[in-house]
Amino acid sequence: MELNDRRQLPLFSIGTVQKLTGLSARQIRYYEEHELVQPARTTGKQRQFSFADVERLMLIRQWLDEGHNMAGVKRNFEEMERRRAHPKDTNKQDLSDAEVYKWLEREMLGNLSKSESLFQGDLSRFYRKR
DNA sequence: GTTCTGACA
DNA sequence: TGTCAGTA
Repeated sequence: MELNDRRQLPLFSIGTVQKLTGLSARQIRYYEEHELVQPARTTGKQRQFSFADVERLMLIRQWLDEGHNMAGVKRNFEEMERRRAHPKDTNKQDLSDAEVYKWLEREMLGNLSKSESLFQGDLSRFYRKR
């Protein structure tokens, strides 16, 4: 199995995703309604998010923090899709990963205000803003 | 205890 | 978006 395939594996419950993204369960479900993420479901109808889903949610979190609204977030994803379809038009191979790394870098360099930092002390204890 | 859907402010 | 209800 390849790395990109593993990124699609349904692994996390909504509770875990809340901690990883800092988003509330209400928001996560809301974004799913808008088809920004499409987590798998267990036979009991419980959502199962993949790394790919978590990454998309992190992007949504970032764009929202930057002041974008739902419409803006959707446009950003559409733009990502357009670029993915036309590799010739850009030097960047995968904007998705680039955005994720940008977010992680900003987090690691401590450029987020204390109240919005994803981490609280150590990596085992995430907490959410909003 | 956790998650789900629907609904109200 | 938070929160409450009634379930699974």
